[in-house]
Amino acid sequence: MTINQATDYALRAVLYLARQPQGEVTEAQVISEQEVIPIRFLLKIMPSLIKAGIVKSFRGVGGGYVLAKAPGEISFLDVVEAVEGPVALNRCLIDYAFCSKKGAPNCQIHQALADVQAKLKAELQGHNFAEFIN
Amino acid sequence: MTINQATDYALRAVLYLARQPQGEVTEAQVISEQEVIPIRFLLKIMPSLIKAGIVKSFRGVGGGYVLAKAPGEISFLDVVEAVEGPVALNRCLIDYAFCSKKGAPNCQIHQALADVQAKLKAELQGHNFAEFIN
DNA sequence: TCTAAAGTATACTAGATGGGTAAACAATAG
DNA sequence: CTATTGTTTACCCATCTAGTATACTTTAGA
Repeated sequence: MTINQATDYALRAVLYLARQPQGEVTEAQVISEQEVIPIRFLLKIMPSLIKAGIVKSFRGVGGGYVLAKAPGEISFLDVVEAVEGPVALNRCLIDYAFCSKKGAPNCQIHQALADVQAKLKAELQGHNFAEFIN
Repeated sequence: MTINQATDYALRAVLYLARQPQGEVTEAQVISEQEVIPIRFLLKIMPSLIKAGIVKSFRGVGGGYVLAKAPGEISFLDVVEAVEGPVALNRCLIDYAFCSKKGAPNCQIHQALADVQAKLKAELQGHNFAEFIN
């Protein structure tokens, strides 16, 4: 039921970038030190944020990362799903094949969990990174 | 971010018991067959529901399980926490010691996750097993 | 054009968790 | 007493977690 460590680090990395002057490129080393994230691990996580369109990167001397959108347009859900894939409270909610009852006609547990999951996603979507800036 | 298989089975087992005539003892074998749960695994999960006061058991000939409370008094949260322990979106929300920043003064990620977690728990508590009966 | 400084890709690993099985035990109805 | 039912403990293997290592690519600037 918990987000993993990589996601926790990703949220902190995005928040750190959101706090920098707009357009300023920050290198991995700095994020790593400020947010206390093992640099190798951080460097492995960043590409998933890039693929999701949350950050942009620049290579070579003077390279680093910048947000690809305004902080207000990046939700917690965006970051969580970028790192972990789709939020699913139960494997069945991704594919009935995972269910030992094969989603037997209207499994009511399934329906209730789908409801809770929708609320959870809405909550995660309700938090964006603008809310943390001054 | 997902509940585990044991919890899924537990929810189905409790639902099955909730649908039986009040006070009727159902043996593990029957729950296992009807809900398509490996019996050995089910037998291992049930004690956690007993410790949580959700079901009662009877040993020996004619033994089995019964709900220990009315279905309306058992929430999804009760079952989830009985099997998995406290719901926590992030390890830091259980203990700051897990945080690489040691919960550095008012980590805002922490605060936002705590908010989402509270909403999630409320949603899980909002579903009980009476809603599925007739 | 060379080089040092950045990020990228891929592979590896120790330990924990997940999902289950097995075996020996304890209680109880008849 | 015995067959039937749940309990406890131990074990197992595959996958995931969190992280490290190595080799590579890109690029600014001397």
